[in-house]
Amino acid sequence: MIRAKRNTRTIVMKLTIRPASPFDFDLSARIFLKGDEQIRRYQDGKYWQVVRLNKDLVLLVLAESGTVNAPVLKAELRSNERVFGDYEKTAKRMIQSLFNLDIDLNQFYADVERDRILTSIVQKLRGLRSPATATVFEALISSIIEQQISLDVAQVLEKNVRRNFGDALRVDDKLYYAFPPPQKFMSATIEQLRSCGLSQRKAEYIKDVSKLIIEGKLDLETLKNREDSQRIIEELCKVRGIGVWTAELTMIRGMQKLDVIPADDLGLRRTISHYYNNDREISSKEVREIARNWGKWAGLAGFYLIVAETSGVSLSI
DNA sequence: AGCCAGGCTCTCG
DNA sequence: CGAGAGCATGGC
Repeated sequence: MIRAKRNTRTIVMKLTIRPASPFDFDLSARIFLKGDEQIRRYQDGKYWQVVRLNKDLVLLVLAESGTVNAPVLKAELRSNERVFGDYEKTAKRMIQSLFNLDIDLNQFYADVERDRILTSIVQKLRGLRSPATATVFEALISSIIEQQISLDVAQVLEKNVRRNFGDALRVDDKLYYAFPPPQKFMSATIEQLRSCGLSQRKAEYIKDVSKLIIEGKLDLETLKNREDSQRIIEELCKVRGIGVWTAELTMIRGMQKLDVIPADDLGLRRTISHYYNNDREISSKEVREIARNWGKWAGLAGFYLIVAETSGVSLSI
């Protein structure tokens, strides 16, 4: 038996990022406290995940060294590759998009001021930024996996998918898994996908979507550059397996489209009924009514509300 | 045990 | 058309 090569020398590249204020890194990364060590996790002030930069897999490690009002992010790119390419620019862009660092939060807070409930919440979560996936594709596939099932189940299935199909990166004698590219899903068999726990249907959706992408019939990164969110939703919904909910989730998590609010989402509906309707159930239509007041910030507002509820923020207006 | 969980498609009537 | 079945698996 051949033992895998150990103690490969780790190459480290350091970067400093100065995000726009305000940015509360700890608050924003806290969602990943329970994340998988081999996938994406926040622990002891450090956030890490694998990213693909110029085709190479690199472990990205982030830590805060500033304050909410004068944020400074220290980033490390760790790899076992012999030579590092010119990653600085792409890495910075990647980090910006992973935490939506270019969003003008002060503008957001100002624009929702007339909503007393939301204003009370944003004051308590000042500097919170919503996380995003490294690629639109990852957001799309994750959203398809999450259709209908509970988040607990979805987490298990996503982990299976990554472990079975994602490329592994070994750094500092630890393994990390990247999200599998479309090619991997396209060439996988339905049985292999089903063995991750996916239903026959979802296995087909994922294979089909990946095939469309490889064939150039679906270009997610180009769609992302479009301005009109409603048009993007329409385009995505043409694909089998993608409904409005999946399109919206993909956009908010993978396209930085923070105007989009997944009003059909069960969890979000519960959250909004909690803060805006005394816990009495409301329809997705009513959610959209309420969200209209938040204008182009609807999705970000929804995110703030969910974080507020899960972290037990109560209103004090 | 059985039902529900951050939907979507396909099939009936 | 609209309503309803079926789907996968983990948790309660």
